[in-house]
Amino acid sequence: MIQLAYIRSNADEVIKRLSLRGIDAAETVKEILDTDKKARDCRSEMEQNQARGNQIAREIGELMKSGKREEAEQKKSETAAIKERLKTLETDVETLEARVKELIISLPNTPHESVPHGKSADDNHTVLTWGSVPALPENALPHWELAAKYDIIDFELGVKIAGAGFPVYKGKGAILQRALIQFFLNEANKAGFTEIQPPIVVNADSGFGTGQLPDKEGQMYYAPLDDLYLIPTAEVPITNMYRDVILEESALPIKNAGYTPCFRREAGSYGAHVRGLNRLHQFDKVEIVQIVKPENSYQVLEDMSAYVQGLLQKLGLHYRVLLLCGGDMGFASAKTYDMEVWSAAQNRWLECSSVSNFETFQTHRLKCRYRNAAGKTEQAHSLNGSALALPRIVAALLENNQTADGIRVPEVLVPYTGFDIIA
RNA sequence: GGUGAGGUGGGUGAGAGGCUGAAACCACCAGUUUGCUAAACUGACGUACGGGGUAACUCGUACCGCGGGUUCGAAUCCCGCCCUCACCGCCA
Repeated sequence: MIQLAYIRSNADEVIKRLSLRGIDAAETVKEILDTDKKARDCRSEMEQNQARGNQIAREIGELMKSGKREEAEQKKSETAAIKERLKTLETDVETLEARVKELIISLPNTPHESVPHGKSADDNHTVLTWGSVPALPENALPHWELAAKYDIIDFELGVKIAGAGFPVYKGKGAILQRALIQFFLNEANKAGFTEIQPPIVVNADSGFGTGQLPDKEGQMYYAPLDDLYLIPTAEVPITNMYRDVILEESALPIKNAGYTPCFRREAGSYGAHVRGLNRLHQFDKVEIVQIVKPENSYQVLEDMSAYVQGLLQKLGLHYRVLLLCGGDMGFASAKTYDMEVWSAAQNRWLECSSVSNFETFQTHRLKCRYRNAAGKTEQAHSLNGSALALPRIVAALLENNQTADGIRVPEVLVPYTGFDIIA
């Protein structure tokens, strides 16, 4: 969330930045400032009354000790009015401050100045394109047909067991999944990320910390009996490891990577492009997370983007990098790059990674700070990125690498799969 | 699921209505001493919000798991909830 103190002294800047998302926040910001002013006045009066009450209580204590019971009794009556007044003030402060918080929480993160203005995916900037469109044999098939042809992914079986969007991977299909996970984790290790195996359910506090709650309430699977949410991404449990902590400066940057299955209800999404692996309720993903010093976060964003691109290059996949416009960015992000792989049989780009700098948006919610050289606590910056999400990578691999003899496995994966062709 | 114990500052742990934002010890930081290191000694050392000051700092308030209650006054008493640990049961 945006810091209240920041809004107070940079209201116009906040409005200007949010306009990059196509949002007019002028009214909300005005209400925040007005309500905050009232809340502070109220709190000030409340605290003065509390101070007075504390003082009288202390005096009574002294009187009691020196045996002046009568004077003490007299003092007691003085507190009645204060207590009465306090009751009202406390309720007012609570109401006003809750309103301020509610309003602030409703605001998405302010985009970085380099984020292009825009409303939708059409306004995203293509930063670069790598590789070229692969030449496919005649009668090339989309991945869902390849999956059936080689009996490596069974979508219907998944429907029977759980429902649409829960595919069953079989044989070499399952091995390919495992190989990719292992490959991604090993690469992350080599790049200095510490591997984490987090819980794949989280409590509501964690959901709030990374911004899924209350913004995306309906998008997570929820187990009411235990009040737990199935994670939509490893970002949630991993980033929440740093909730309510004050880190030592020497601990930064923190670099974590973790594999988890991810669960998404995808409520409300629909459309033609959801066949096969394009959109699932359960999928596998290796996520990378960093907690860094503020002055480094934009360099780290570039580094993480380069790292993810390195993976795609090793897999030999034709991809492009998009700089998302304000309107297409996630709620919590200040700047996001999306990586899209080319799906040769579908003739379209598929998003397979999203790398974001959240600046202090998450760390404020998380109360994740670090102690700087001067011994002052300072808000850390958090970033994360998919490195990578499997389904669309698999879709692209199957489609782009199909040959008359079968599906060619990228060289870097062969040590992990133990086979070089799916036939 | 049952029974019992317990949640206090970075850690261990005292406190059992006012003298406690909190003893003591450890860790961390600064300084003194010392060929270096270590040891010893001295000092500083929680967080958040609000007010004042360029600032070092200072004043006020809140916080001893969370939420209520009793009281002039609560870490301390009462009620509810959550969590942790131990043992038993069940079990991958």
